[in-house]
Amino acid sequence: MTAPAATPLSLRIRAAGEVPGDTVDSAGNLILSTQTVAALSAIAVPLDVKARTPVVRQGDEAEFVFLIRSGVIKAEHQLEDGRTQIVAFHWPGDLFGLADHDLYLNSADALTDCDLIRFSRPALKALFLTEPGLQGDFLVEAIAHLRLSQRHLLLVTHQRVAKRLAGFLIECSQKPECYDTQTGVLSLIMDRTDIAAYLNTTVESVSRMIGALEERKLITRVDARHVRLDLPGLKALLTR
Amino acid sequence: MTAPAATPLSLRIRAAGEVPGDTVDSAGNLILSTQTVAALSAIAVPLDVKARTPVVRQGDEAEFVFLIRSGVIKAEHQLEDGRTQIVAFHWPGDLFGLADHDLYLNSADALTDCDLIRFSRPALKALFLTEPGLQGDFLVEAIAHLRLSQRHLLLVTHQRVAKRLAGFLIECSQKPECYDTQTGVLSLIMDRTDIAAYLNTTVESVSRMIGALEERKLITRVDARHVRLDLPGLKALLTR
DNA sequence: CGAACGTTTGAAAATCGTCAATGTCAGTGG
DNA sequence: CCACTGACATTGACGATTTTCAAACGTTCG
Repeated sequence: MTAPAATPLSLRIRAAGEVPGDTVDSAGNLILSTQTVAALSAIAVPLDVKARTPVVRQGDEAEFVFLIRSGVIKAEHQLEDGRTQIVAFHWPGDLFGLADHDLYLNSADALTDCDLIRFSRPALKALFLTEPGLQGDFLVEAIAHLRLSQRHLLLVTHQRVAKRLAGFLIECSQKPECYDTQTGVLSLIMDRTDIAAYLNTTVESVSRMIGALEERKLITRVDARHVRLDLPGLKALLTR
Repeated sequence: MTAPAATPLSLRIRAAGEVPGDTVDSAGNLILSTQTVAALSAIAVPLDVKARTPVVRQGDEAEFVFLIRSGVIKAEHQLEDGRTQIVAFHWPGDLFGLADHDLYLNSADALTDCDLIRFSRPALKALFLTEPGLQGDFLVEAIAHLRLSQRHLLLVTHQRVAKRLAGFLIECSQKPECYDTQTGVLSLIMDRTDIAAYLNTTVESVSRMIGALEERKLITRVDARHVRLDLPGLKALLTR
């Protein structure tokens, strides 16, 4: 679960979604020049957080940007009306810490033990002046996030909870961290409440829908946190 | 059919949302250096489109990025299952033309007559090499769009259509292009179908909800496309 | 063991989508 | 000038999915 880190700091910035050829490696990570990595490393501070602990609070002064080396982070936004919407799950290689007016826009909590790296925003800004190439990398990242965000929107706007859930399971199955391609078993890192908050529904509906999908033989429950997926079946459900 | 262009090209790039002081002017537009504007102008091509005409099609090769000088654009995404979700309305100063794998991710249609400027993507990329500052401006823009996108998500995930509609009206009231602060009258430039597609509901529900809001005296219909808003009341509804 | 938490299940109410019909308005052509 | 047409908007009735409220069930952990 922890990064091997052959070099003192291996910075894997995942370009969520896909980008044209020459900016990412085979694993979908940005290719950073040696000097860029060196410059970034100089201002990088490793930070380990345990599962179920907050990393940043919505509304706090945004001092840092975070990069995930291992673990999963949930980003949630509290509305004025008391609702809490999960805006994204962040995976290894993701950057997080979106800010507006120098305040964090969302709260971020560790779902699992996490191995993070944090960069001071001012220091990053300064780096941009001396390392122009770095800006481009962050631009690619920002646009990738934009696509991800849109994908989440499209997921959440499916009218039937069944479709939203199917889409969510498919999404998770694309994360090597929690899907075993061999057995077809998906490990759910988050609890029902989090799934509900991400899919914009209720715990009860999530629970019922899991049951419904199981009856339709699209998934098989191993236990509450482990399900075997019929990916083709789920994808068919989604496009129907 | 051609741009009026008082100056050869006045490039207003709106930093959607808000950004810290020194990168935007009082109107919320990015401050571009003279040489940046000159460089951009060199590759800028004015383009005028009439209301209700397509600008780009989802899936087409993404050759350009567009900047809106005047008019309103709707960006919509066709799902495999036939659903069409409006992903954003773009206003003057906005950039649009999000791409993935060099293909447009969404279709864009002009809602009103539009005065656009288009930049060739390869030319832009080339510019980034010679004008490092420009990349930063686009980074700011991308992040601003990210915030906007999240706001749309939060809007759409309100459970009650009433709340979504209220949020939408408030959002529109922040566009000087369609809200008259003096009279409090909002001009809806999009039809009910588009509003429904943006709010993830149906034409009928939108229509009914407008009626419901009117009964609750939160809005007054002048005609189908013009409503007087009780902004405080609408905001109260949203946070309840 | 018991408490706390997460998950599941049940039953009832409510919102919303669907289908269908009607209404309104602008533009067209006789 | 008026009927006609088509696009858009509204209204009604119905059914269905989903939320809500409650309670039971299982696990984990002190």
